[in-house]
Amino acid sequence: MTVSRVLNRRPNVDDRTRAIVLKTAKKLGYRPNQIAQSLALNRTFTIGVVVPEISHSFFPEAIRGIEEVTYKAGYHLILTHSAETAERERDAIQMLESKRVDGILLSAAQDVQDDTIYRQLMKVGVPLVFFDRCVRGIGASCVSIDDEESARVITHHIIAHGYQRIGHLAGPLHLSVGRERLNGFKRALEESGMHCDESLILESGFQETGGYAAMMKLLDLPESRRPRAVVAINDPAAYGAIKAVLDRGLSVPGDVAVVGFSDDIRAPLMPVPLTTMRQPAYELGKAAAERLLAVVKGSVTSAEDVIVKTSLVLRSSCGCWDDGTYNPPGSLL
Amino acid sequence: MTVSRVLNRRPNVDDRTRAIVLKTAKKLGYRPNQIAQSLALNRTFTIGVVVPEISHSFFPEAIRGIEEVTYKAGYHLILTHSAETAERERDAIQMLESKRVDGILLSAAQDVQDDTIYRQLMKVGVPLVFFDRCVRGIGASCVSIDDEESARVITHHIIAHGYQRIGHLAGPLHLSVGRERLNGFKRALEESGMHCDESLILESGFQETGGYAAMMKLLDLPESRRPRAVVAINDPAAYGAIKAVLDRGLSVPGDVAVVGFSDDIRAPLMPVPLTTMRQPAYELGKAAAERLLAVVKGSVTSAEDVIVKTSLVLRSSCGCWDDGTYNPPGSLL
DNA sequence: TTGTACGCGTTATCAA
DNA sequence: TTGATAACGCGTACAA
Repeated sequence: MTVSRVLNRRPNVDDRTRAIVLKTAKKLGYRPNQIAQSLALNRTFTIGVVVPEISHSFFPEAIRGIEEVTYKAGYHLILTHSAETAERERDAIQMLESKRVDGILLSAAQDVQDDTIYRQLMKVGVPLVFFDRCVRGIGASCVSIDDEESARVITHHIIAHGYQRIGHLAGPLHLSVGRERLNGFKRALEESGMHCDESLILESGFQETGGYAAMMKLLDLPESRRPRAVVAINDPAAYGAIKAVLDRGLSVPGDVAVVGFSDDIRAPLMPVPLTTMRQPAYELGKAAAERLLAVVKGSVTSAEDVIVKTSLVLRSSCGCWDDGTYNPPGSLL
Repeated sequence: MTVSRVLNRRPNVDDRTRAIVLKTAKKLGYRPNQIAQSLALNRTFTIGVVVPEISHSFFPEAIRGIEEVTYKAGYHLILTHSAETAERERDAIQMLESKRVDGILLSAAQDVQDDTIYRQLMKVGVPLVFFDRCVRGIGASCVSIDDEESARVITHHIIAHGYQRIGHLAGPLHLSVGRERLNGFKRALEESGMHCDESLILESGFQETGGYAAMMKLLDLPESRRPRAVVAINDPAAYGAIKAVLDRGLSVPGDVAVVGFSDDIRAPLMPVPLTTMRQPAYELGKAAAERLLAVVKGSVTSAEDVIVKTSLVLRSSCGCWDDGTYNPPGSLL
């Protein structure tokens, strides 16, 4: 017991005994057993993180932000990877629960269809904060960009340049990110009094291959109905789209302008540098971790959305270098 | 106790009691407490991973490989990030030890100077396997590419194209990766009967900024002594070098040829696509994880190096498209 | 200031 | 097949 007091720097220990304990501990190579601590304290000082795809460039950045915050607060990270499948995500969540993590940061997998697993977590009382890919309405906080507003801004940018027939490579519509960006896209069209041609909206998913396939379909349309510009759900999808356009022997932005979402590391290096909405992954990770730690510590109880600001990064894929200062009316960003 | 037997699928339980237990467990929303399990079993089914820099593209890929193997084996990952500093690496190792992970996979931070911390780990008996950035001679297995041989191969490739005055942007020489690639570089020169000009060998570190600074110094040399080709320690350093050359108004490979090491995601997208030795990060991660699990399970006791094969990826930065089939005498790769 | 008894949730061991 | 008891290593509460 006295040993415990010394190691936890409690005040009421005689300096002499303290010295003896420390010396013997060092001599024996003593290492506190955090497993036993956790069992006694019912806390693990560990945060579980679930990402859909760790090799996505956005997520490593976000994880770094998370790590930065949790490290300083004395917490550790258990990292899991759902490989975009609901099944592995479930596995991960259950393991994290078994390991009694103090909280979970989660970005939903692409093919997640129902939210019962999240609801269970909330019911059991495991602090849960979503980041980037959120599931709303279950009482968990969500840290992300303002997807609808951001999509609205970049679409307005495209519109302002005079493009007609604008298409959208949408994300999975059962995820908020997919729905909200679609909403922002549509709202921009409406606000500009433009017709929204539903045949130019295709679900592409988050990957390059999906973007390629969806863009190919759009290019199969007769030229009069083919989109003159495309807003992609994210950068990888935009890469696929660019590739599709080039593979058809067409040019970006000459024949089809393409814009993305993320500003991932490859965006400026594309054959046609990509115009995109920059999502500050690192800051988003930090904000998510801070939010979760607040919930863990009990200083925050209500669910609340934290919005991280995006910014429009202009490159050549939209063909609008000239109007870089344009902002849609009443932009929040 | 009977409950424990049921949940662990032990055979000697009456089917009737088993059913009752399972039903009640579900009704109560029972979740096994792995913390208590770990305390009792003295195993955590958790592997600690220490990487120097998670946003490096090589490491997320490697982590994915690690995750793939450990996930299937029922192990979890605690991920830590040393931010290339010895201090944070030490912290990470100690925390992992406190958390009683079953083993540690580690890639050494750039500024690690001594290996006492690793030796301690070995002495205490924590299974330890290095990957990519190894520390040898302390009895831990090491999974990496054959750095010396790989550097030799790519240098021979450069030499075969007829370049004279070849420089090297070296990694930290207190890390095996730095020393070995330098050795391979020198050996290729020797084997070709070329003089090794020490003034063309500069330590650049692993980052783009270091590569840029080192290359700038080389470009400050009078043109007659300036290197005609440069072998960089890795791709980011090569990116910096390319940028430096272009910033000086010179061309790659026209004035200076540049080759890298990694084949990271940006390599084909550079203003001058980068010739590089491909390091299969995913496979390397898998191999490292497999090796560690073997050590954990006790089926392997001796330290042994596992070599993952590299391959030469030819792009335009070396100016040698034509001789893609060239291989130095006696190449292992 | 120091030490004792107990509990955290699980498994191993041995007895019923 | 089932159950009782001890043990894992620590912290809390309280007594000495």
